[in-house]
Amino acid sequence: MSKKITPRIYKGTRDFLPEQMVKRNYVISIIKEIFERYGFEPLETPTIELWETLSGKYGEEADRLTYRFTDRGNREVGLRYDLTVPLSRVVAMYPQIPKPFKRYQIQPVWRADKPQKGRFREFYQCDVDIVGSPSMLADAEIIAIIYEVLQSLNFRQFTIRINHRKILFGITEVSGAGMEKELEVCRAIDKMDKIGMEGVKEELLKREISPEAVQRILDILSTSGDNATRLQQTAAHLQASEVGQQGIREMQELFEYLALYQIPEDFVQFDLYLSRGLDYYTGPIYETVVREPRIGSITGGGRYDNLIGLFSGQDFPATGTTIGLERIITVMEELNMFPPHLRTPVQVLVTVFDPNTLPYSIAIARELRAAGIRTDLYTGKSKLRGQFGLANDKGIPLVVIAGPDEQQANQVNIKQMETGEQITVSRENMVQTIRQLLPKIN
RNA sequence: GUGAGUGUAGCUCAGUUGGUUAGAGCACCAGGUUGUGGCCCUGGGGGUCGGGGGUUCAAGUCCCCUCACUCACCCCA
Repeated sequence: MSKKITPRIYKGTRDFLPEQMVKRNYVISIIKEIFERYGFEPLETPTIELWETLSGKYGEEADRLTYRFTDRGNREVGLRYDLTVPLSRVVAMYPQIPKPFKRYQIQPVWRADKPQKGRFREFYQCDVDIVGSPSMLADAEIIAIIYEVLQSLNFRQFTIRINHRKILFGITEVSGAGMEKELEVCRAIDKMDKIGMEGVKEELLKREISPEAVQRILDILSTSGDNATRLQQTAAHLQASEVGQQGIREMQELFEYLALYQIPEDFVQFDLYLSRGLDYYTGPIYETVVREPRIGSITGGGRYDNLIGLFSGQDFPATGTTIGLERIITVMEELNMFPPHLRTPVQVLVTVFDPNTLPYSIAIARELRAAGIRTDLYTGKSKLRGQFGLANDKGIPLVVIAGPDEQQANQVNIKQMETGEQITVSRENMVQTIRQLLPKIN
């Protein structure tokens, strides 16, 4: 043997051991089922994209965080930073795809970020997008799906914050801050929940926006009441902005749809302080936050009507969201939201008593597998004691003992690991008995 | 990219003003138990004290450098 190297893993990446994979798969299966139930179709795209596909789509900050290198033929390539840009490329490359195109995509993305709590360099995103519909109905579908996914995962305390890029644009416009300052204005007011109204004021002044404009912005931001009321208050301030008014009309339409979807208002909030960093958003933007634990947003998205045009020469209206799998899992772990016993897919361990009874054990395992029961046949060297230990460590709920006595009588002994109860049944009744036991355990 | 903190067994950590052979719990392995896991008892394996240099009769402990990790900022899922 050569000298061993210390096993290490690249910063910000993780191995998912079986027990974690079982939990991840549980979450993914629920998300996927809902995506399909809402009429979305699956898509996957390559890990590596040409650099020209990725660059300049997200904004300066994101460009810096995109993994970039050259291949052996000196071609400039990169790892995908999100799933939205690859989708846009696909839509432009395959014009025959019928529109509106509703696709979902669950794949890892890479960001050359410094990792911290709930933040990784390689992580999964679950995206749903609708391409080819300019209607607020499409945005409503997206928000409805966010609501349904989180409800199904047993989230009960969350807020889907909704704002509109055109309204933010309008605020900058009527404030007199100067349109070149728009991004800075957004960035400052985005910090509201962190630094408060006074902090936002300071931020704005620091960015060389005139005190009069700052005051006007702060006036517009201070709204109160339910979503419709606050939307009206905002509308009153934006009379002078054509774009701002358009944003208001779209938001009103969106909230009308959300009412028809019967999404309770406690979960959806018109929030002027939401801005979102990516450059490509053009219409409604949304993200979901949870109060506990403090982890940032667990979903994020919005409308991007001009992005696909960068690839196709023809604009396609599009909207969609990312559901942040990693953060959802982090929250579910911290709040203990996973069902108990979610440890292994294996339902039954068939023990092997000794070489003489091995054929009997194999026959039993084959029979269980044929019946669709997830069955592990012990392949190690340990005696019964060790085999029970294995079932215990893995959390396998049932153990089938097929020793000489059982073989003699053409029976098996079934042990429920949690209670320790054991019963002997004939081979004909084995599958049926196990089928009855399993639901009680899981 | 900016700032702060932490590095001792696989994991969580203890280790006195610097003082002999560096400990505990959990985990792991074996036995107690040749047809039964968890609980219990006994035993065992496992450490370049992150790495390098310095001070000292003596360094896990003090100093310097370096690396790694963690947290926060920025930004984001």
